[in-house]
Order: sequence, then C-alpha cells, then structure tokens
Amino acid sequence: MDIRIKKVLQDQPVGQRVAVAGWVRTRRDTGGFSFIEINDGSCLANLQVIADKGLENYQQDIKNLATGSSVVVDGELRKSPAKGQAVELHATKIDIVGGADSETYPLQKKRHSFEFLREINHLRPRTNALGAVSRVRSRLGYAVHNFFQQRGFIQVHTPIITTSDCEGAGEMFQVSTGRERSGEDHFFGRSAGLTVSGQLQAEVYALAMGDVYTFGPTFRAENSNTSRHLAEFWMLEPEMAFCDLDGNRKIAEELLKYLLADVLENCAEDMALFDKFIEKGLIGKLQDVIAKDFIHISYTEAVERLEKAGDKFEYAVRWGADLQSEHERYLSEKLFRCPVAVTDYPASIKPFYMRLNDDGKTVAAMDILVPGIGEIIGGSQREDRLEVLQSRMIETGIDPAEYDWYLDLRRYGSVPHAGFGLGFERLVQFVTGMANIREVIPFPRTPGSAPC
RNA sequence: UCCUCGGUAGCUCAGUCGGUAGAGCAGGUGGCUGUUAACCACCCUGUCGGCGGUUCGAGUCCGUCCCGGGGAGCCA
Repeated sequence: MDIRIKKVLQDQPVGQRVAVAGWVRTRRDTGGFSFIEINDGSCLANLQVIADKGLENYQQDIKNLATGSSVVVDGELRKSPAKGQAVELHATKIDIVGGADSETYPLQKKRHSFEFLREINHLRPRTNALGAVSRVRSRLGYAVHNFFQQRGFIQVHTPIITTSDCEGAGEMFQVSTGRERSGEDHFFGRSAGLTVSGQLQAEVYALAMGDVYTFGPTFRAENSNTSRHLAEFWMLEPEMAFCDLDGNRKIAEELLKYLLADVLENCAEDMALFDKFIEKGLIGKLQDVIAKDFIHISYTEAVERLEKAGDKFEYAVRWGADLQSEHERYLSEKLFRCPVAVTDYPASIKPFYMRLNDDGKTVAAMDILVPGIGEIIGGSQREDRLEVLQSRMIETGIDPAEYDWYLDLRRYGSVPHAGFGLGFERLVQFVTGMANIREVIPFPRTPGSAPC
C-alpha cells in the first residue's frame, strides 16, 4: 500500500516494493531514464524516483512530467549509488493523477520571495519553507496540549462569539446577522463580537477546575500593519487558581522551554532548514534560551536600567509611561540577550482585572519579551478582592453591572489566581525565525487582505 | 492610521542626463550527461501598478490613487 515518504526515508526498506503518492518537485532527464523528485508533505526531503525509458508511458507522459503534477509511484526501493540521497525508488509503474501546466503553474523549482508566495496563498504550502512552517506549527500545537495535559490542566473551549469585551485588548469585530442593521433586534438580545481574549471565561473555569487553559482563534479589529500583528490569530491562555504572579511566571518559562525543546527534538530536519536559510544560528539561540534562566526585573528596575543605558532612544524613558518597542528590544536584544520577564507595571497603563500591588501604584502584571519578536507573553495575577476590583472598574470606566458574573467569582469562594496569553503565531515566528507573521499562519487575515 | 522605501517579462532584478526596454532564471525546441538550483545551443515573453499633468517626446519629472516591504502606534 501507499506509504508516506517520511517513513520510507526513516525505515529505508531496501529491496522491498514501495508505493508513494505525492507531487513532483523537479524532473531531470538522462539518456536512458529520468530522475523525478516527489514530495508528499510528510517531511522536508523529497524521494528520488528513477523512471526508466522502458516504462510504458515514458515517452508520452513521464518525459514531460511537470513540476506540480500529482503522481502515484510503484516500485522497488534501492540504495542510491550517487551522493545526495541514501535510497531511491526504481519505478515499475507511474500513474499521473493530475497534471500541472508548466506554462501557467506559478511555482518554479527555484527560490521565490515570501511576498510573492503570499499572492498564491493556496499554493505556497507546496514550498520547502512553508511546508516546514506547517509541520513545526502543528507540532507546537500538539506540544502545547502535551505540556498542559501532563500537568493536569483542563482544556476549556471558551466562546468565539462573546458579549464581553476584555478591556484593554483592542477593538472587537461586531457580529450580526444582516437583518439587525436596520432594527434594534440583536440575535443574542445584546450586541456581540468576536472574542479578543478567552481570559475572562477561562477565569470562570479556573475557579471551578483549578488549572485550565484555552487555545483558539482570537480576533482584533485593529488597523495594525506590522510583521507581528494579525486580525485573526491563535492564542493560548492558561489560567491557574491558587496561583500568584511568581507561579505564573514560572509556568510561562517552563512552557516556553518545553515547547522549544520539543520542536528541536521532533522537527530536527525542518529546524535545520530554518537555521540554514531563514535565520543563521537559530538552533543555537533556541538551545541557549532552554539552558539559561530567564531574566526577571520589575518595571521600575527596567526603567532605571534604561535610564542608565545612555543609549539615545527616540522616545524618552519615563516611569508611568508604557515601554516603547525600542525599549523592550533593548532589554531583550542588547542588555540581557535572552528572554526577559518584566513585572509590576504602573496600574494606570494596565487593564482593570490586574491585581493591585500593596504600593497602590503598580499591578501584578507580567510581559515576557523575547529577542527579535518583542512581547510574546502578556499576563497577570488577577484582582481577587471584590471591593478593589469594583473600584478599579469604576476608575477605568467599566460598568460593574455589565460584569456581574465576573464579580460573582469574587463574591463566592474567591481565590488568588493568575494567567497569561501566549501569541501562538509569535511563538511560531520565534521558533522558525520567520520575519513576518503572515508566513506562520496558513491563511493570514490583515487589514485589506483575506484572499482565501 | 502615521513615517519611509518600493511596484519594469511568469519569477528575481538592471535601465545613465527625458529620446518608445534588457539580463539571469522559468517556459518551448533540439542535444548531452547517475542527475540533484543539472549542463549546452537556439526560440518565445512587456497595459514599465492605475489615472491625470508637464514636454516635440515620460519607465525616467510632477500630482493623485491602489498594492507591497521596513519602521511606529495598538497588542499577543
């Protein structure tokens, strides 16, 4: 039966009959036969097929087999006499399942720019780099579940359609059926939007199940046009009951290290491609991140370090103002050269649900900054004291009546709890070294662009 | 949304001082070779992003719009 190329190359069943199915990457003809390289997506490497001119459809079909065509190849696996591959498949039969006109097929057997590949979004997973990204992304998703399930976390499917706007998390897409635009009748009886965060609902389950996580699509209607923002992205949000900011930070560090180690071990071939062609030294950088403790400094300390840095920043550092991108980059890329957890930000620049510290000026917030990406994780210990939460809501212009269910969590059996959000695409960017976030999600949605 | 740099053949790009366009790759044909970004020869390829303006004449200068890259803001 058909087997995947990954398995053929792993097991190398020399002398046995093997059938593979995939897409032609390239064909080279010699006097008496052709070399055809087949890729089936199971791994980065192609399988080299030897197609002898004695095959019945050689002259009319095989000799003209074009890049992009789909084929089923039956044959015998043999050791390769030449360098470049250990084994090769000597075909006894090649069925051309679907042709591809080389005059119009956009992918050529040469390197294309990522910008061009974005214009043919439906064909780009057939390239080496985007295929490798897809496999690494899939593995990271699997590893996320492994990490949390091994630690007894419960996965919660928080809603995609929500009626609560998690304050400070950006603009919401409105959800409506066409009919509602004219009248007052909302399908849900009130206005609804696509979720900007599953956090508030995750808190509901954390205060019943203990440790939970939610992992799903998230939507931001911001007009952001950068290499690290999407209108639709995937976010991982753990939420832990009986947990403070220190516990939160430790889980975040443990998670990142676990995910990096998992991918280095299980996607070695793809990671080697990124290391060679996308970001030189990537693997060494990730191994360093795994080996060293993350730096932890408070926001106040960070401001002091930045003031002493003597570097000229475009925007001045000032206690009470949010850190600029250039400041964050300085901390993780120049000063410490590793992931940095910055905690205890001024309350005035953070949302209402973050726990107010004893100084009354700062909140138990945490951002983890990573070289090359910036903020990859944002989280906090949550305000678990009813009265403090209520007054923080009023201060920041949130109507407590709208969040009565959220306040109930503090009225009945409130406990210290904490959590964070990890931008999944930013993680994939960090792991693969891909410069633009549009290359690490299969179908990127950005302002003015959602082709398929 | 703002700043900035771009848009020329299917792809990657060159195009001088304003004088109606060129290379490599891809594609086609033939040859050759256990090839592997195969090689050699020949052939084909254009709304110079759109619209308007200046000029005898615009790929080139000006205006404007669209699209893309980089940076900023917002954040994950």
